Amino acid sequence: MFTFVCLPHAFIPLKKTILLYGLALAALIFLLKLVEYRFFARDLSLEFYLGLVAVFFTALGAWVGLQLTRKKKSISVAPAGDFRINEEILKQKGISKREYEVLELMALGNSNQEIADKLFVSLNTVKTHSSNLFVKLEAKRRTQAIQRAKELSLLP
Amino acid sequence: MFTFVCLPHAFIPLKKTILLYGLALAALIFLLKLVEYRFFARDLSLEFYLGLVAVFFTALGAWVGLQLTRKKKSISVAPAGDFRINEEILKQKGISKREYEVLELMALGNSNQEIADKLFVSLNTVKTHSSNLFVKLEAKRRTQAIQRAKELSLLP
DNA sequence: CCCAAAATCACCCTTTCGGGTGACTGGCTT
DNA sequence: AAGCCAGTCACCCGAAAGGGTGATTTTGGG
Repeated sequence: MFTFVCLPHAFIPLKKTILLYGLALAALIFLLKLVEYRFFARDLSLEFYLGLVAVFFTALGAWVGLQLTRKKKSISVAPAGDFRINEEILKQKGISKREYEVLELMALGNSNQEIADKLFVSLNTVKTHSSNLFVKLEAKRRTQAIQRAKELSLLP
Repeated sequence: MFTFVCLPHAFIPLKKTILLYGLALAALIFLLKLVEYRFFARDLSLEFYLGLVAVFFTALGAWVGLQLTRKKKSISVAPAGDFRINEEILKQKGISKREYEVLELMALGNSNQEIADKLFVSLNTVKTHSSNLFVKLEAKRRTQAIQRAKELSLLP
């Protein structure tokens, strides 16, 4: 009886995302069922349902989209001009995906707290990542890490 | 009779996006009406509709999300191949020689103390210069000041 | 299934940054 | 001479950054 929405697994490495998506869907269906039993006789039904679903899934889709670009951005080539990040050195230095994301935001002038907010993690986590970065980039300060990263073509 | 979806205008500077969104919605409703007249009697109706709408709007939402993030990316300014400092902006911002020297050393990853040593002045002096720089560059942190300076072609 | 790496978070402590204020000097202008 | 400004320095205080340690959860690969 339940509608099942199948997502392309290739685009979503996170089981968490799938799980959340599923839960959200279930919650929605449940809510709709509730509404259905109370107002089904009325005439606003179909359009009302559709509107609800539309709004909800648009928001959900936007969220998923944002999550995906967030992942992608760190891996893919930066759009600015002809810059291409040196993935060799990235691996050689042992810099992880998450650490690189922190590095990027750092170079844009974000504070640790701002980075934490943008990556949806705690301040302590960002501190840990940045500390690891400083070791891997042989830097003492964030400004030095940024400079070093640019020398190594890790940043534009 | 039509459900109206209201989007937060602050997040969408593009009228084109809104228009496309509206068109898509209209098209969907139209399509549903078509389907409705042909299969309404059958029992798969409601769940089927909801599934359709869900998939469609998830995709649409993801698309909108992607469009929005793409706008952000294109703002970044790529510095030219050979670098030449933009003295116009330097004067326009009212940045003095000494302040610029501090800015340069700052961008190389020096701490305030290191800058003080290299310029043969006291730590407090460097602090004063950097504070003035932050005001003139509209930055809150040194990393932001550096980024800003690069955008303005004050630094390579 | 298990393990290692990655990611997450917490706590404590020190150093560095940054804001605000005030003051003094030397050079240049009016 | 008076005024202005860049440059210099000091002090205080709060916020941010950074170091070190330990712990838990996710995730990916064998």
